[in-house]
Amino acid sequence: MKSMTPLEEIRHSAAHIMAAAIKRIWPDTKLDIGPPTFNGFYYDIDLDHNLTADDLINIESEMKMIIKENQPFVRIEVDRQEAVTFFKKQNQPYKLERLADIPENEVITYYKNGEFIDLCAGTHVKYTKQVKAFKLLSIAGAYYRGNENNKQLQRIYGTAYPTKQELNQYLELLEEAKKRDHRKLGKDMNIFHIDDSVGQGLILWQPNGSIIRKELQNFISEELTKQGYHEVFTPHIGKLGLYRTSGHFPYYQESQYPPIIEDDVIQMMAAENCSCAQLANRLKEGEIDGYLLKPMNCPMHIKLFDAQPHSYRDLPIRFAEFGTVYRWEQSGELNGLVRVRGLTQDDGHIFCTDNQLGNEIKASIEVVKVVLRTLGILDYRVRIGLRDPDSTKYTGDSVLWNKAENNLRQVAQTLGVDFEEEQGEAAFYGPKIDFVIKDVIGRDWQLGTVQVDYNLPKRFNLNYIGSDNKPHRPVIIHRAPFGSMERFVGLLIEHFGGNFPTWLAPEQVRILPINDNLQCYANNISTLFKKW
RNA sequence: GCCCUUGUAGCUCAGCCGGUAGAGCGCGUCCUUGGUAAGGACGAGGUCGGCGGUUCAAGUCCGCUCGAGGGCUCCA
Repeated sequence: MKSMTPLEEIRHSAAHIMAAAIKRIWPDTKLDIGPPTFNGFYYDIDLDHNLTADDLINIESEMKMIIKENQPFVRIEVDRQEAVTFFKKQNQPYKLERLADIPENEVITYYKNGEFIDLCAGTHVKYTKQVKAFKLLSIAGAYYRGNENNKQLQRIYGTAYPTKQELNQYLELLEEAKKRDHRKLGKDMNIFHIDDSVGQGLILWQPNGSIIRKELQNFISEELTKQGYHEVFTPHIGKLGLYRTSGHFPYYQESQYPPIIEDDVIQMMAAENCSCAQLANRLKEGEIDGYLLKPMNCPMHIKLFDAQPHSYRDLPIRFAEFGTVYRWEQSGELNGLVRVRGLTQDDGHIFCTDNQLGNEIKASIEVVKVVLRTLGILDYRVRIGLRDPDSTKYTGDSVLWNKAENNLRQVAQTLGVDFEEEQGEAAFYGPKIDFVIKDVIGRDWQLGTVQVDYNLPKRFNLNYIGSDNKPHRPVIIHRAPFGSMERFVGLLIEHFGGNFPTWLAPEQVRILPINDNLQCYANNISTLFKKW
């Protein structure tokens, strides 16, 4: 059993006290789990009564009672069968399921404070009075075991600190963070606008935001020219067939805007009294065609590559584009600039040979590091996203996947950066290295990314002619140092708290005439600055 | 999409137990002023997110709906 840090113990104990308080108020509450978190704690409960903010006040005062009672936390080892009987009698189905998860050879323990007994591995503070400073913060829905097919439980978030002073400091920090929120600053500084009548998650860039974005684009374009990229432009829509080949349609249909269907086809289907279900089916089967707002740029770049035959002497070929893509994100997930439905990637695709792969990955990662260093973003983590072996959402065979994953790992090891590997974080066509940073309230966001892809070259049957005069399959690297312009600018606003370095600042100079007689002179100076 | 919260002038907000809207900042005009969030006078600006219901009467109560915030799920 691994024990908790003193702070975790306080928070976890606070969670137990909260559960005990809730049981006092609603005795038939069914409990799930209540762990400490990075910023506090939560407890998931199943309760017929829908909790409201007012309930939190009541729960808090009951918690204060329990703390005042200064109950000891007592660890009790218990026989498995005994525990089963107990939780059955208590009508705690979630505890029974959690109990069943505990391996046979492990000791089962209760923790008891006052009348409240919880299945728990510990650890806790000694007495409830040691929880000196806590606050309940919010109520949220949370699916049991994080699976959306399961029942949604009610989760209460709270936080706790060793002292009142530290708690207040944290609460003030939250207030301060709100002031740096890119949605607030973005509005105050006229950086962007989201308009209901245009659509959720669709960004309108104000002139000030456009300056920032353009400066960033110029900056990265210079870097890419140095590295031998060719800039290209491709359209916003493409035929469904293209995305059938890539695998986007119909397999990722739920995260795309629906297809655009030609008017002739709509008329024809209407004449046949065709139902929506039939329409969907005929689209899926490819009996009728249409267009898709592009969810990714890669198929277009692949077609550019494939427009001519290539010799191994031509490789690597590097295409770059500020390509705008559209994705149907769930409405509850949209968030200012950082999670949107239309985003512009500083996208690029490198077509290279297996031998060139290592150097190209390295160079791609270097660009990401240059970007972060230039902007003073030093607090980031590096994540290697691997496929989830249990999931079916990935394309291609595991031999190619293993090859790609090994390649990425090897390069990462030569970079001198700390990285962690996470399963299930890969793209559907290949593994990736992501650069992840936090926003003002501590949420992780992926920015720059470098992805290795053996699968799309196969799906699109790409070839180059090798020195042996035979066709060979190239590898594709997908990479985006900023990730998306929207998200990057959003996090940049928070990173700088709105105080942009001069080269990015929308307003670099302001001329203040001290009286109206100097208006004309001020105008002249202003014109001079603009020319400059 | 689901849970909780929330929606009054450009912004921040007030508006009691239902009786047909208010402040500060901002904006406009004029006056004043050698200045760094200046002062004064006057003024414009709101079908209280939308639709429906209850009521003699709805910003206020109820239902539905749309948007936003915090989570959960998702994020090729």
